[in-house]
Formats: sequence, structure tokens, C-alpha cells
Amino acid sequence: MSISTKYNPTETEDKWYSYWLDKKFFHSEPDQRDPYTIVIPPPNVTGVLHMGHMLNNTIQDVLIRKARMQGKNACWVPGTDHASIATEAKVVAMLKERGINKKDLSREEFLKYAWEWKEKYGGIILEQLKKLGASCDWDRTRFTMEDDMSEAVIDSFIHLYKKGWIYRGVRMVNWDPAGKTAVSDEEVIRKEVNQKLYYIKYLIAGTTDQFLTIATTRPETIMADAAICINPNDERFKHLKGKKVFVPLVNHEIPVIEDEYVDIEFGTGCLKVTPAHDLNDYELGVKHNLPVTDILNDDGTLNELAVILVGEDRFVARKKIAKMLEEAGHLEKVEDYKSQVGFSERTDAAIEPKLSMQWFVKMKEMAQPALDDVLNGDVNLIPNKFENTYRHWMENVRDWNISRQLWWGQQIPAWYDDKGNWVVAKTKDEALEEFWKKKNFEDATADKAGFKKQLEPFLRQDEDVMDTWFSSWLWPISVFDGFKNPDNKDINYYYPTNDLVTAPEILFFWVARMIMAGHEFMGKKPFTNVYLTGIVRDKLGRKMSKQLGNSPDPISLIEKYGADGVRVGMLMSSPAGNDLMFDETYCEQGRNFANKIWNAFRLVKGWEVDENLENPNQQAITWFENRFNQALAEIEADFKQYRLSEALMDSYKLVWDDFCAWYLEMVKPAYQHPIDAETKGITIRYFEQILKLLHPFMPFLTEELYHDELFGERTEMDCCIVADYPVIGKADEQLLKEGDLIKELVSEIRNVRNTRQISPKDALPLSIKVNSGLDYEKWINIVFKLANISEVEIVNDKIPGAASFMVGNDEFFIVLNENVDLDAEKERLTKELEYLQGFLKSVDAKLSNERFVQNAKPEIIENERNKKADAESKIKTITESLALLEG
RNA sequence: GGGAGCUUAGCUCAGCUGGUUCAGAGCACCUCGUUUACACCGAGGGGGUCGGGGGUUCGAACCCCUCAGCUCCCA
Repeated sequence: MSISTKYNPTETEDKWYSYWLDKKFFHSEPDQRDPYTIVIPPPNVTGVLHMGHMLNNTIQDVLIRKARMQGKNACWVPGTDHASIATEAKVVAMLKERGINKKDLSREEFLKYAWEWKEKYGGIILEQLKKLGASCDWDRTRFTMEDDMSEAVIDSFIHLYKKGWIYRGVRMVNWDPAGKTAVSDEEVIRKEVNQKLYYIKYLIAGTTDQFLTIATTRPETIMADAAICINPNDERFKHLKGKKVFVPLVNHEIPVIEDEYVDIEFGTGCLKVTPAHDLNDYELGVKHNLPVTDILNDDGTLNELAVILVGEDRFVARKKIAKMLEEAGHLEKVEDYKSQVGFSERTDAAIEPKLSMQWFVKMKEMAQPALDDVLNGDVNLIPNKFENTYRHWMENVRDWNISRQLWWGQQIPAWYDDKGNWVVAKTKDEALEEFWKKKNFEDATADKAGFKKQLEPFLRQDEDVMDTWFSSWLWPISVFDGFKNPDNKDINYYYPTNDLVTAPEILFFWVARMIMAGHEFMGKKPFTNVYLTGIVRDKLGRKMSKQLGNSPDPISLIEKYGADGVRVGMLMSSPAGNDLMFDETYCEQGRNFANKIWNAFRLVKGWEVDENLENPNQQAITWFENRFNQALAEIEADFKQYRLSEALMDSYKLVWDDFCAWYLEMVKPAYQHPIDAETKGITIRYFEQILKLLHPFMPFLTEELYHDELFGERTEMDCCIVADYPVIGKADEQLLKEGDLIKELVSEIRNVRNTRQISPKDALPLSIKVNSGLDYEKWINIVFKLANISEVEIVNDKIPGAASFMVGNDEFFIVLNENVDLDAEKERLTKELEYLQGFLKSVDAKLSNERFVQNAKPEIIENERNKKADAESKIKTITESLALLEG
């Protein structure tokens, strides 16, 4: 035979992927069938494939392929999001390399570069997904910044604004001074940082030598202090009530205020209040009517209001001011101190709390239906342990800041005149009209055209763009053009989608908001099931990250183990919602599995048929059919519960153990002997069923084998990817139970051989003392073949001196050339007897316990009686055997 | 500081409403094997008082309390 003993994935993968594409198997159009729809969580357009994507998209592909084979009209919509911050950062970096500063460009010029960049480098990740085998409908690929999708974003902004759910307000935001934009709480990473706590003395007004001391980690913000706050219950500071103090170095006079917010234990008990630069201080400032002085520029340098150190970076200023304070005699001491500091996920700059005018979406009203959906089960979170977390978040939801101080994204449709008046409108013309309406309201005689003409040159659109999530929350609707053509056939057919597969990290800022948008804009939920994958970690449990360099390159993995091998590896250890401790050995196992199937194929393909032979394998054939159905039922149950790793493991065991190790060995003809036509034909049918079963997990190998001539002629559209998935048939439990006993019998005989160093080549004589009534006749050929038996005899008496063992209640004897070691045999039997007696005792204890008999369910009691009878019978058998040995 | 969750074999995990011989799987490990699909293999085997302690129950890996350790989310 000329077929290689190793499966070679690289030869087949590109071939079949192109074939599938060519035949449009991934493409979906609405039709009579039930739809099965998944929208991809759009990856960042700048991104490259990482292990998280591998896991996530493998899962989606398994689900979509299985649905497709089960007759659903399967549609997996791919695409990317425009990732404002990440992309803009990359474009800025590219410009910098070319010696261009973003500041010197107009918005339009910058966007031109950005699109250029996107066209050139964006979307690599989608190409990488193809290597994995992802069967996305690429004709439907979307991007969150293409025209229609952007229009949907703008329209939904205006819609919500008109509803009163979008408002503009000053808020303390997480300011990223490197990215020069506000970022959401979710984009802030908190890290513990070693800092210093500076103790600074403030002169009390009206004295020349009395001070109070505050402790702060941020001495550079003292120029922005609006007050010193003490706890009214703090006995130490009674004398400070109503006093004023001077801020060192700049000599601003500020009041001492009282509030129970201050922690008496922390620091000195005196708190400097800096409303512009700390969230808690801001709230304190609002409460006590303090002025707000912002001394920082957008890039984190000090501005004129700081008076001193103007133009210095905040961290440089910190060091310098510490020195200045020391020199001025205002620095009492410095202590080491650890605290949590927020860093920007994108730029890693320390986040600066900053007051800023921002646009917000009110969340309360929209949160309610989104919460209800999950609580009443219309939307299932898988695993459901996330329901608690979800509820907690939704019940304490905060308004959504959607402004981003960037250019790459949808520009906020708000327009300002030169006096700071503003309107919300889709276009400049509409904005002028809105201004006119306002004006007209006041003055009915005014000249509209003249008004507009006069205003037009002063009109400015809001500089900011919207948060990328404000695009992606519309994703399940906008990919089907549900905004522009609200009643089109795609949206009517595919929406709501079926499953969403994503990471728990974005449960709130994406999943929850999609559910909100679904209700708000479609009046229905966007999907039914949300499968939350785990985080892929390395085998030490660390998150995979670029910094640590602990993430394997997915494409190299595919090259090394094959796409099928990697897919199997990813799923093997990935129960829903549990983190996955990734180890390459899983991929190795996947590769080995592919190879196992490949070699099983080689075996069957190599069988020569002799038409004159009768089929001697009926029992094996019947057994495997039942076993297949039993396993298929288990696998379907696994899928129903989204236990993909178990579905895979059950398939793995069915194929490797039951099909390869048992069934094929049962029917395999002797070396260089032909096989009967019936057995080969049925085996090929079984094999084809197995290929279909495995296809969702291992699409390439199964498609490759499916087209081999062994399985007959195929028309060009007859492919595994669209073959009918196996349907569960009957499984005869009694037969399967007998099959298990026969397997055990074979193992026992092999064990006898193994422990006595008898070669597998030496055939052994087997004697059976049947106590159970089982008919060994129909199984005996199988035992002959698998255990290499020379002859079988049914006996009525034990055979002294032979090797013996029990399977079920039946006794087996193998007469060997030399007698067994009597002492060892006695010991073995005695041990087993003791165990059984102990077991019987515990069963008896239950049965003689009145409360057990009263309380336990009848079938449980019945079971105990069976156990008792079973144990008693075995004890009898062993006792007899022992007597014989003594004898 | 508030909330959620986790702890079962060396590793990764199953174990459904407490009740069969219920202590499991895969991998790893050990012994043997150049058998005629496959050494990316085959046959066989050894591993755990289910984190500690207490309680409820006829019966606990599973329910309750408590302690310890770990993880995540929010402040």
C-alpha cells in the first residue's frame, strides 16, 4: 500500500478550504429551512489571531458546522470592529515613523491615512481564521465603520437623544494622557504600585508657626487644592474648625471643612481636597460647594493655573515639587506606600481622573428588559453561574460614557455655534434647521435663509467620536441592515440569532448592551444562548500576554499539528466558562487522534474482498451499531448542554476505543487473508458515519477521507460539510451490557497472559463455568480472535490448578503448562472474599435498618437487594474455590 | 472594604434532583511488546481518607456551619 502511515494535514487543508469556498457551502440566503445564526464577536481590525480567538472561533465553527449538517440554514456572519483607540494609536505610530505629527494634520487628512492603514494591514485576523477552518459566510463580512453601519450608529445616537436617553454632562472620567482620550472603567487596568506618601505642612491662617499636616501621594496637585477636610468627630483637630490654611509654595488661602467621609485612621486625619483631580474629592467638592481648579493639560503636563512648574509633566512635577517643599520646610516626611493605580489598557499610561464634558447614555431604562431577559430565561447564559454577576451589574448599572477624544470612529452628531449653543442633527443642513427651530421659537418674523447663511460659517461639529462599543452593541442588527432597511428579508429571517460565543470579560460592556439595543431597536432579544468561554492561560495559570511572551503563535501551531489537531486540542480541556490551562500537549493529542483515524482508514481501505466468504462478524456488527447509537445519544446530550469538550471526548472514545480498538479488531481478517463483502461494506458505512460525527471538530481530515473512492463515487456537491449528521437509533441495553462483559473477559485473559509473561502468540484453552445464564455462543468467535484462544469448553466444575478469574458471576479457567502458585492464588481469593464480605455487611446494614427501608425510594431498596444477592453468590463461588485449593 | 466563584489521581477536568461495585475520564507515569492500520502504536498496571474541622441524614464528593488557600468582578 502506498498511502503514508502519517496523516499530512498541510496537503489537505488549503485544498478543501478553497473547495468549500468555491462551492459556496459557507454562504447562506434565507429560505424555507430553519435558520441557525451566529454573529462573530467582531475582532479588533488591527488585531492578529491569539489563542483566545482560536478557542472562541473553534467553538463557533463546531456549532455552525453541526447545525449545517443537521439541516439548518447555517449562517455565521464575520467581520471586524474599528477599535478607535487601538487603531488610532497604530496610525499615529505609523505617521510618526514617517515623520508626520498628528497635530499637523486636519481631521480629513488623518482619516485618509487611517483608512489607508486599515486597507493595508486591517483584517489580517480574518485571513487567519480561514486557516483554522472557520466556515464563515465571507460574502457577509462587515466592518463597523463602513457607511451603512456608521449611519446606523449616528441614527441610533439621534434616536436615543430624542428620547432623552443621551445627555451631555461634566463628569470625572478616566483620562488617558498618552492617548488623549477618556477611556471606560472597563479599559482601565488596576495594578498595585509602589508609591510614596508625602506628609506636607500647611500654615494655618492667622498664625506664623502653626501648621496642619496632610498626607498625599500626589503632591503635584496641591495647587489645585480647594479645601482641607477633617472628620468632625476627630478630637485632635477641634481647634481647626472654621480656620483657613495656606497652600504651600503658592500661598492660596483655602478653608478647613468637616465631613465624616474622612478616615480618622488614615494618614494624618487631614485630607487635602482636590476636586478636579480625584473622584471622591470631586464629590466632596460638590457637596461643600468648593471651586474646581484643573491644573493639568490633556497631555498630563501642568497648565497656567498651577502657577508653578507650568509645562512640566505630572510625574516630573511630583519629584520637583517634593524637593521644593522640602527646601521651603513644608515637607515633614516621606513614607513608602503601596496602592492601586489605574493604567490604560491601550497605552499603559497612568490614568488621570479628569473633569470633562462628555456624552452619556442613560442605562437604567434600557437595563431593565435586558436584565429581565436573562432572569426569566429568554436569554441563557452558559454556564449559568454568570447570571448572578450579570444581575449584580445590571442592578447597579452606571450611565455609559460614549465620548472618545479621537478621530477614528463615528463623529458625534452634535453641532455648536460660536456662542456654545448646540443641537443634535445628522447633517450640517439639519443642524442649521434645528438652530432655526430654536431661533424661530423666539422670533417668528426672522428671515430663515438669512439666518442660516449667517450661522453656517460658525457651525462646528463635535470633535469627539463615539466609543467603539457604541457600534458593536448594534452588531447583531446592523450586520443584517436592520437599521437602513428595517423590514428586509435577512433581518426578518436571521434575527434574533441563536448563539453568541464570547469571553466573560465583555459580558457587560458588550453582551448586556447588545441585549439592550436589541430591545430598543428591534423590540426583541438579539440571541438566545450566550456561551461564555474561559480565558486561555498558560499551563502555569498566567494569562497569555505579549509582555510575558507566553502565548504560542496560533498559525505555527496549526502548521505543526494541523488545524484539526489544534481544534481538538483547544476543545479537549475547555469546559464552558472555565479557564483553559493551555498546553501544547493537547494539540499533540489532537494530532495523534487525527493520525489514528487516518490509519484506521488505511486498514479498511487495504482489505481485499472475497465474494465467496460468508460473514462471520454479525455479532460484532450488531454490537457496534448499538454502541454507536448509545454514544451518539450521549454526544447529543452533551451538545444540548453546550458541553463541547465532553462531546468531543465522548466522540474520541467512541472512535479510538470502541471503533478502532474493539470493533476493527473484532472483524479484521487474519494477515493477508481476504474479508467477506458484507463486513467490509458495513464497516465502510460505519466509518462514514464516524466521519460525519467528527466533521464539526475535525473538518479537514473528515472531508479528505470522505472523498476517497473507498466510500464510493461522489458528485461535486456531495461533501462531508453538508452531509446528513448521524441520527440516533436504537441501543439495546442488554446487548451492550453483554458486550462490556465480553470486553472484560478479553482483558482478563490478556491479563493472565501478561502477568505470566506468556506470549500473545501462544493460544490458550478457555473453560467457562456459566452461573449467569449468559449465552457465550454468539460472542465466542470474538473472544477467540481478540484473546487468542485455542479451544473453549463449558464446564460444570471448577478446574483445580488452572488460572482462574470471574467476570460477572461466571467463572473462567485457563489450564496452563504449569500449575498456578497456590499460595498466591489463595491470597488473591482471600482478599477478594474479605472485600466482598465487607461489602455485603454494609449492604446488610442498610437493609436491616428500619429507617432506611422506610425512607429510601423503592428502586433504591430493590437495588440494595440485588447487590446483596450478587455479593452472596460471588462469596459462595469464591468460598468454593478456596475450599478446592485447600482440598 | 462589598459581591461572585473555586479547592476531587502528578496535570486538566467529569461527577445530573444526596442512594448500583461511586470515587471516574483524558493526558502523564510504570511494566511488557520490532504481531501483519497506526511507536503520532498495542496489551496490562499503579495512583485520590474528594482542602481541614464540625453538623444534618438510615446514607454525604454532593446539603448546612466554620477555618484555610486560590481566582475573578466592583469600590
